Amino acid sequence: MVKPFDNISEKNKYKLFQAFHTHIMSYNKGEDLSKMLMDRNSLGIIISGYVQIIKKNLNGTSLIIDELYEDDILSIKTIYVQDSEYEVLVKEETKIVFFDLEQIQEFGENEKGYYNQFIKNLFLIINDKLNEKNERIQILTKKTIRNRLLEYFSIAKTKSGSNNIYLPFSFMALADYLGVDRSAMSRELSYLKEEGFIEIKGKRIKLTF
Amino acid sequence: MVKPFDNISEKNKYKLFQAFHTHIMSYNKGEDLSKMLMDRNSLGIIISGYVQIIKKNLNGTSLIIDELYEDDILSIKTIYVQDSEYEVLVKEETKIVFFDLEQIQEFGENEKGYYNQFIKNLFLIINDKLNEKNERIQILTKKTIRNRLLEYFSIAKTKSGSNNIYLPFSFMALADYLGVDRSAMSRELSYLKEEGFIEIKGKRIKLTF
DNA sequence: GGTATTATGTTGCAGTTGCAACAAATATTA
DNA sequence: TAATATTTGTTGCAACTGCAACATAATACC
Repeated sequence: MVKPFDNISEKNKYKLFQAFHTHIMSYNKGEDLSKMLMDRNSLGIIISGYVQIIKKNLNGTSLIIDELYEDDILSIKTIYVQDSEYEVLVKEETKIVFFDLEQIQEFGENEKGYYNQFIKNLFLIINDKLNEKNERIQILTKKTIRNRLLEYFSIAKTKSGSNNIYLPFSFMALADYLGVDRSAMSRELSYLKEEGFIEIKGKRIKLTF
Repeated sequence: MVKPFDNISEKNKYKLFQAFHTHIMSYNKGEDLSKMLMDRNSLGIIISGYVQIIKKNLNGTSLIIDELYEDDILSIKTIYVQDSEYEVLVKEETKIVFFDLEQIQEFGENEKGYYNQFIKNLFLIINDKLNEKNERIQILTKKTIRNRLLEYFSIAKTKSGSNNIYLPFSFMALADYLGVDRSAMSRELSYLKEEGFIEIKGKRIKLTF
C-alpha cells in the first residue's frame, strides 16, 4: 500500500513541509479530534502516534472502525463519514502535520502554474467524489427505508439550506440510490405524507420537520 | 463545482496534454465503454460528447445512474462501482482524453521531483480510498444479508486470490460494515454453514463455492 | 391529439430482518 | 489461575421489506 512519503527522502520531506506552509500539531491521549477535523479544510498526515475512529451505536456500545498510525491520512471530510456518531480518539500522544492544498498553486515554477492548477482541480474533484460516496454510505447503513429517506432528506436539506428540496432524479432512481425496493419506498413515502413529515409535488418535496 | 481545466487557458490545456503524453480517443454512439475502462489505468476526461452510466437490474430493467458531458471525469475504477451490472453507454460521438498519472513524476523541474512524487502518492492513496468506498457501496446495495455476505466474500476472494479468507476484524465489526444486525448475520452465517457454502474457524473462513 | 411507453401509487403476502434476551465461548485482566 | 469483560451463537417474535400484480398518472412519440 502506498504511503504519502514513499520515495521521498527525509530532507525533501521537510522541504515539502515548508513549501506547503504546514502546521504540526500535537494531541494528547484521550482527546477527541472529530470536531477539530470537521472545521479544518486541510489534509492531515499522522507523523507519530495512534488514533482510533470509533462509531458510537445507539445502544451505548461502540465499535472501532479504523485504526490510524504514522503515515495514515486523516481528513474527516473525505475519508470518514461526516457524522456526530463518529469519534476520532487519540490513544497515544499523536503528532499530525496539516497540508493546506491551496498551497499547491504557489508551488513550482511560475511558468508551470497551469500544471499546479490542474493538480489542484483534480484534488478538489476527487474530494467531492469521496464526499458523495461517504454520504451514500451514511444513508445505506441506515436499517429501515424510513431512516434512509430521512437521512437522504436531511443531507439534501443541509446542502440546499432550505426545507424545500428538489429531487435531481426520478423516484425510481431514488429507490436505487437508497438501495431499496421502489414500491416499498413509495409505501413509506405515503406513510410519511400521512404523518405530516413531508409534502410531495412532483419532484418537489417539502420537509416539515 | 470545480472542473478539471478551471483557470487554465486553452493554450496551457494543450501543453498539459503534451506533458502528460495523453491519448485522445473517439467513440461512436452505441458503444459500451465499460470493458475498455476496466482495463485502462488512467484518468479519462471527456472533451466532447455525452455518455450515460447505466445500471442493469436483474429483472431486465435498467436505470440511468449518471450522465457525463464535457469536462466530466471518467474512470471506472475510481468513480463507479466496478461491476458487470454497469454499462457505460456512448449516446453521442464522444472524445475522451486519457491522462496517465504516472507522468506526474516526469513533470516539473528535476530538483522538485519530490514534490511530484508526493502528489502522485496522494493520488494513489485517494484512489484506493475511492475503491474501498465503491466496494462497500456495492455490498450495501445488496438487499439481503445473505447476498451482502456473499458479495463481501467474493470481493475478499478476488483480493486474496484464494478460497480461504481471513477476517480483518471481528464479526461484530463485519455486521457493522455490512450494515446489518449482528445476530441476524450470525443466523445467516449458520445457514450458510449448514448448506455447505462456508466453513468457519475463528476469523478464518473457507469458501466452498 | 391520440397512442405507446414509462413512471408512480397501492396492496396482499411471504420471507427476511431487527430486536431483545439469554447462553456459550473466547479474550482480557488482575 | 480465577474473575471479569467481551464476543459469538441461538431463538422467538413483531415489524419491515421485497416481490408481484395491477391501477393510475405522467411523459414521449408519432
